[in-house]
Amino acid sequence: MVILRKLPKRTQGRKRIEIKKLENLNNKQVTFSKRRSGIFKKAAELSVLCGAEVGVIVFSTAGKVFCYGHPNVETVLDCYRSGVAPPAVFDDTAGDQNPNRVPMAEFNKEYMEAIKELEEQKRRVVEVKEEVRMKKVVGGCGEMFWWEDESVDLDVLDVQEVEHYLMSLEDVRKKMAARLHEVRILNGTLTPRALPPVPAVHRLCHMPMMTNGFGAQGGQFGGGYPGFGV
Amino acid sequence: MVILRKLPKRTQGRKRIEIKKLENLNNKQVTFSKRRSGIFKKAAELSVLCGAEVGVIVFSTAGKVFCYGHPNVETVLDCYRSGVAPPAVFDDTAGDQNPNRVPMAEFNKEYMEAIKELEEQKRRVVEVKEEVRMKKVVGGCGEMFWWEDESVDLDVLDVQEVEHYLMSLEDVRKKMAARLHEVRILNGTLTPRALPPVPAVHRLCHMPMMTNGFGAQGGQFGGGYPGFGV
DNA sequence: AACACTATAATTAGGCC
DNA sequence: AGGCCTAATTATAGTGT
Repeated sequence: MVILRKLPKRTQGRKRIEIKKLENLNNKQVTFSKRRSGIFKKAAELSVLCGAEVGVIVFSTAGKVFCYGHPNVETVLDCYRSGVAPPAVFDDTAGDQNPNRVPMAEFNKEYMEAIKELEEQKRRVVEVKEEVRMKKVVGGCGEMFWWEDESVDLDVLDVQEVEHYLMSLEDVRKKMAARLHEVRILNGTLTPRALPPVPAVHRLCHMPMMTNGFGAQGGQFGGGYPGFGV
Repeated sequence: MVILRKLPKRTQGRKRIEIKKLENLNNKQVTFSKRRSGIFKKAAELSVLCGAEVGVIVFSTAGKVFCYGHPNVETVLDCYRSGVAPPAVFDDTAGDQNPNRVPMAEFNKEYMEAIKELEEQKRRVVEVKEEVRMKKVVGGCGEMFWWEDESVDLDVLDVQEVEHYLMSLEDVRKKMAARLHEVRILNGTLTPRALPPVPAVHRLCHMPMMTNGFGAQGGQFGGGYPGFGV
C-alpha cells in the first residue's frame, strides 16, 4: 500500500493584494515589470482578436518609458492626435476575393465628405486667425522661432498664451496629418510606416521636474491633474 | 437523508479561444468591449500600484477611439512626444536625497542617437530635394500655408516630402511642449490639465480607408506596417 | 448594447534561483 | 531583471435578459 503524504508547500501561492501604492521598492519594481508585460500581452491579443489598433505607453516612476503598439505606437498616437482613424483591417468574413483591395466605392463617398469638412474647417480657422496669433505660432520667416529666443522673459510669459499657441500648433499638425493621408491615398502608395518615425526624442527639458504626490487617488479615466505643491 | 443532485450546468463556463481574428461580428464586438475595459482596469491598477503614468489608446475597426490615461491621456502622450518624463511621483522608499530628480543617465545616450538620426534624416531629404523646404514647412509670412493652397497639385506631391514636413512640425511641437513645461515649472503654476485639451477631434476621414490584410501576424511590440497592396 | 451569471482558463503574488 | 513554481485570484467565453 502506498502511503500518500502531503509534500510541504513550497510556496504560499498567489495572494490577494490591495490595489494601493506598493511601498516595498523591490516588490514594486517586480510587479511593475510583470503587470506591464501583462498589459502589453493583452493589448496584443486585443489587436489580433478584434483587429483593433492599440497603443500603450507606460512611464515608470523613474521616468523610463515603455510602450507597445499595433501596428506601432507612432501610428496609433498620430491617429489619435490627428483624429484620423487608422486604416481598417480587412475583414475576411466579407468574402472579398482581394483582401488588399481598397473598397473605393465606399471610400469615395466618405472622402468627398471629408474634403467638404476640411474646407469648412479651413474657413473656420481663417476666421479665428484674425486674432493674428497664427503668424506668431507658426514662426516668423527667420530661422528662429520666438520661443527659442533666449532673451524672451519666461516669467512674463502667460501660460495660457503658450497653451493657446500649442493648441494652434496642434491644429496645424492635424491638417498636415490629414493632408498626408490624402496624399497617400491619392498616390495609392503607403510607405511601410504609416507615419515617419518620430526622430526619437528631443529632450529639451527632461529635468528634475516636480512632484505632485498623487498616488492611489489619481485620476481615473482622464481625470484632472492634482495641482503641484509649491 | 438529503439527496444531493447536480444541477444542470447553466453555462459551459469560460472556454479557451485561439488568439486569432474573431470572425463573428457580434462576438468580436462583445469581446472588444470586455477586453478593452479589462485592459483599462489593469492599466489603472498598474498606475496605482506602481505609481506609473499610463496611457492607452484603442481604435476599433469601426474607427472609434477609446482611451484611458493616468493622470490623463494627454499628459502621457505629451510626455512621450516631447521626451519629457512625467513628474515623478515621490518615492518614499527610495533612499535618494533628491526624489524629484529624474535619472538622466541613459537619456543622454539616446539623445545623442536621436540627434544623429535627425541629422541623417535631414541629409537624406536634402539629397532628394533641394533646401528651401523649411521656410515652406513652418509656413510663410502670409495667412495661408502652402498645403492649404487649392492649386497645389496633389498628384505631384511626394509623400516623402509631406512626411518630412510633418516631421518638422512634430519637432516644432515638441519644442513648444517642452517650453510649456518649462514655463509652468518656472511659474510654479500648473493648470488642472497638464496640456490643453485637444480641441475635440478633427475627424477628417474616419472612413473605411484602406485595407492591408494584416491579421494575427500583426507586428508585436512596435513592429512594422505591412505594406498596403496596390 | 450593457448587465448578470458561472464554470473554467489565464494571470499573477510571492517565493526561489 | 528574467525564469520557474504553485496556489489562489481574476478575467472572461458563452449564455441569458
